[in-house]
Amino acid sequence: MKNESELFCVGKYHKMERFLEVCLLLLLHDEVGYGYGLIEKLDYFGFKEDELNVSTLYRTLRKMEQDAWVTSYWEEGGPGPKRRVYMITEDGKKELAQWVMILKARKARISRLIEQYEHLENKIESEDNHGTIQN
Amino acid sequence: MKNESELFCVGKYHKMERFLEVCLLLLLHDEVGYGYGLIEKLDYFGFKEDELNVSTLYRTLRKMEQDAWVTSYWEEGGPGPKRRVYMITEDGKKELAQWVMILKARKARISRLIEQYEHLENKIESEDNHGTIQN
DNA sequence: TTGTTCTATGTACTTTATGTATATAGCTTT
DNA sequence: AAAGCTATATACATAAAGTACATAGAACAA
Repeated sequence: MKNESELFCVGKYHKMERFLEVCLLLLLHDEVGYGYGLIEKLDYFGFKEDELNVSTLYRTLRKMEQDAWVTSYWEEGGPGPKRRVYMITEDGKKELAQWVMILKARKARISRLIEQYEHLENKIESEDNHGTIQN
Repeated sequence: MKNESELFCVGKYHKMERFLEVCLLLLLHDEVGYGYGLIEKLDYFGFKEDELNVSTLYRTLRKMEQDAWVTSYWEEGGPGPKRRVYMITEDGKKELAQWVMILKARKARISRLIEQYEHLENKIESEDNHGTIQN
């Protein structure tokens, strides 16, 4: 059993990054998947070709396997070269649950910033119009 | 004039990070501020003492000055040691506006992920209950 | 008036996450 | 057999952030 500080999403520092990992965990929770195939599915979460490069994806999957959030096996016999197919583990499912909580907090912070910015925009607008006559 | 690829929030890769910079730009848009003083205000955006270390803040402010998003002057005569006071520039205001757009997109992506996760949770729940009798 | 603490700013080193480029290898197609 | 596609993987470089430490003057207390 990990100690408490490690439990909360390994790495202690909840950066905005690592969104890719969370998306992958979610996709693999639904069904097994392999590298190239996952790229297409990631499109749903806003990862366009220009944003996600293949190397990053493969590296991330291998790292996730090292962390035991996923496991893999080789799938042969299908069309084309054999594929390394990934499955989520129980640890991976727990990790995903933690990440979702973090993302909820993150979303709240972003919302607050946007809200403040829009408040500021309105203030500037009304200052600009102060003393002038509208057409 | 910067070229177009640079214009859209210098750095081309809109990582989830750099949230600190955006918060600082927003705070400085409202009124001038100095390092130590800004720390307290950052609390509003969820930066707790354990998350934000002083070094990071000062480094970030200096970097932002290099990028010409803010300018600074020394304020002497007040109580305690002199302070470097930062002001936002017109470039900084433009940068902030761009960042707010990026954060809106980011928020939408996070929302989508959370939504999918909750959908999955419900599915698992109903599978668990399938064929069993509720008390 | 000397030493300690607090405020305030800053630099140096390290780690982590990610971008970029390139390598390999087998299947497919011509 | 050569060229191209699918699929996976590694090596090197950069960027963002964490960690530790350095400086310096003001305030305060002994």
